[in-house]
Amino acid sequence: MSENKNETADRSEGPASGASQARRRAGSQAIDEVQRVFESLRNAVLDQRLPPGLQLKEQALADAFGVNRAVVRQVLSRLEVFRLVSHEPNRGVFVAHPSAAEGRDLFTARRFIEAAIVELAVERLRDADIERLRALVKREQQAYADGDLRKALRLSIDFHTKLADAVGNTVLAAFLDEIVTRTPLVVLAHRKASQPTCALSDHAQILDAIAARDVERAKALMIEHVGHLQGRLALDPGAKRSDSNIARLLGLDAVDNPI
Amino acid sequence: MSENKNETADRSEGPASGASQARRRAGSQAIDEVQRVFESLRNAVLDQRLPPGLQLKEQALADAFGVNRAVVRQVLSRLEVFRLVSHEPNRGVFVAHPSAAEGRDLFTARRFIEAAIVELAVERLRDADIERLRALVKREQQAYADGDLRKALRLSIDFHTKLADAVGNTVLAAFLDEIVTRTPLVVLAHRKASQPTCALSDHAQILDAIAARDVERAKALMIEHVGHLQGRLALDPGAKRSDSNIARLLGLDAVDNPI
DNA sequence: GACTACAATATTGTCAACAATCAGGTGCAG
DNA sequence: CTGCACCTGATTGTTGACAATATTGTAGTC
Repeated sequence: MSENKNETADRSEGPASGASQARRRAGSQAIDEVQRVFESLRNAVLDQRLPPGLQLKEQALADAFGVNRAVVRQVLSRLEVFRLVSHEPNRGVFVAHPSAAEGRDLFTARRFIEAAIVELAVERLRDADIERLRALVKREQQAYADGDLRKALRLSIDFHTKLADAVGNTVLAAFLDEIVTRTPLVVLAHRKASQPTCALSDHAQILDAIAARDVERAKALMIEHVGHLQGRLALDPGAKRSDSNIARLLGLDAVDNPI
Repeated sequence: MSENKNETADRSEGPASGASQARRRAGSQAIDEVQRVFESLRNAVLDQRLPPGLQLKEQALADAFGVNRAVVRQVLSRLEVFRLVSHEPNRGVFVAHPSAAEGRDLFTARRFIEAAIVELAVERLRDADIERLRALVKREQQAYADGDLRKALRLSIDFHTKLADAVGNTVLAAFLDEIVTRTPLVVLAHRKASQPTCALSDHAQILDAIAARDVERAKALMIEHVGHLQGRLALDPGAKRSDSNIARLLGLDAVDNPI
């Protein structure tokens, strides 16, 4: 049911890897192409490789992924539904540049959603589920220890989505997935300084509380954890104006060319 | 180059109260066509005019709405993202037939989301907002009194979405909107008997509790209200199997032709 | 020198024809 | 009568060409 599985090994966007047009004679060749391209772009967002404001040109994407422009068009349409890009008629689609207000809404919603998930987790998770999540947290901490920040960030994200999956409510899992996917764009647009996006691993503690079936503590820890994340961003109402051009370009060349 | 500040985004557009497409931008004729057709179909779902399982053929829709097949295709793609239709490759798209499990997930999620919205409503709503909502409830009760069930149902739905809008969190509002839009399909697929879908108007009481800034009572009432709604459906785990064809067809001819 | 009008280019949006695939029916053989 | 191969009509999927639009560059004028 859930169309997004972050299980897929991060093959990134391998531009020409699509050149291997493995014609599966099973019908609908391009229909899973849409899936593939969508996942690639979603992964790029999650890894913070797509700077807000960047224009995504149809032909360039089509060439890069070795697909038709129609496929790209469909992917962009889906990305727009998830607010990952914004579409300006007759001008093109641009990587979304979420406002501070949108960032605040996102985090506020996230607190509620994560609290709900934790609440269900306490009453539903089996020991096997918890063990699996513990292993995930361990890998995350190892990645931090190894200094592999990108991998650690990704595993940190995976913890939240996997926890949601484990709870078994597809709707809440999908909502959290959407929030989590949109968050990196908020981070890029409103990071306070050169803060690491996710440092301390509160995840282990949260898991402990869930294992101990301590609802209130688990919820409190999770809400605090989300608060930590938000605290590294500048989302205050009167804060710095969203800038229009220069700041965005400054942010742009700080990241290597994504495509 | 290219200043694009996308602050205001339009996503699921609110309840779509009619065809108020006053702004007529020169370009992009068909792009708001997509919007229009999407809203029409979404309204059809909200009014329970689309029986789960019905096939939506591209050419038929194109003819019915007087648009290109490409437009229809884009609309169907968006509907699929919202789980309002299900797409079977090389076969077509069909009005979604949510399983009982999906229905349960939907209602469980809804309880959390509505509770969150109520919680924010208590601390954020101004008197003017509450007055506006009271007027809405009044119209709803009047519709019931007039025996206009369809209108009453629609106003009842509007109460929830408008309350979410008033709270001002775009993310939570969008989530509730998605839930509310998917619910009618669950109702059609799993209605217990010939139950009216929404009878008693707890809405007034909920509003009173919000106006009195009584968070706990407001939340409790809202959760109870959602529980009432769910109670009219047969979503129990071991309940009647989701059937595959016959029940779907039975549900089909019970409703007049949707297009 | 700055501003406007205009041409050139690049990009998006639209459309219809073509190909691939599936559902249903027909006829033949057993 | 039943089962299987095949044919036929209908529907979806794909592609490329064409039109509409915005952006950039250039020249001309005040």
